[in-house]
Amino acid sequence: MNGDAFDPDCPTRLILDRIGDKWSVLVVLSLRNGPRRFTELRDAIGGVTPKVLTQTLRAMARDGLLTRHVFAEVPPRVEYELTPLGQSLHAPIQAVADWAEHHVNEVMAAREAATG
Amino acid sequence: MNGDAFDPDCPTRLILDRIGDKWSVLVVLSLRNGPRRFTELRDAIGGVTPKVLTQTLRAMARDGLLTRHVFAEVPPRVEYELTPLGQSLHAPIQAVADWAEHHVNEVMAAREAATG
DNA sequence: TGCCCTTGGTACCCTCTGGAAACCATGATG
DNA sequence: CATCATGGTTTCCAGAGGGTACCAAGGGCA
Repeated sequence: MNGDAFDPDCPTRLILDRIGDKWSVLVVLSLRNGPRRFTELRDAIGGVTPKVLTQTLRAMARDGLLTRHVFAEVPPRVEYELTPLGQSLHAPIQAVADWAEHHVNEVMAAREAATG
Repeated sequence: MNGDAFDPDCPTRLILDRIGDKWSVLVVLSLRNGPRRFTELRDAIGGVTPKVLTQTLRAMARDGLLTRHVFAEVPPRVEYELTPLGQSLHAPIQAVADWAEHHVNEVMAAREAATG
């Protein structure tokens, strides 16, 4: 029994809060095939604002999930890339994303049945 | 290529937003072994307030992930139970929770290294 | 006949984050 | 000298998250 995650003071909960964030999930999926620049990420992840994307990337870098590499060029270039730790997170996250894709119809049907 | 999840108007994103919520994750894990009452859930999931738990359970019921069964008793009794759809979500969520447990040390180390 | 107990929530309030839009520094380029 | 592109930052605002107090409906008990 791994009830650890239910203790609000347990580190596992902190991690769950972080990686449970929808933007973090989408960043991991966006970077699964290699490094990307800030603007590429912003364009790839529809609906994210630069402020929130910056916050998300900074937090993920702080947690060792990705690296931030700044090139001394003009115009500036910054590349984000998953660390091995971040890459190891891809499989579980992909499993959740796959679930969402496969069951979206059922969920939407239930939602509409409840609403209407 | 399953880039669907990156379109903000894609239903998959809506689902991802819902099940990505940390309380939903913990509710699924709490109910994986059978039905539970409101108070049991509130006590099992440390730190959740009744308001937020109610919101979460109502939304999950609306999405067909769990059922809400009210017994006409006094004091009132309400049982929440995962539907088959909700149970199918357990495996992917458990994978993420397992990842968190296995890598919490690495993340905490990275976080402290960045802070200090 | 009151009084308290339990459960499953609501109501109220307040903070704090998520998001929208505007702005900025740099230097190459026309 | 104006323009353009990048990778953000700043400001402001609404709405969600969260804390605390309270409520309704009986049953048991004194």
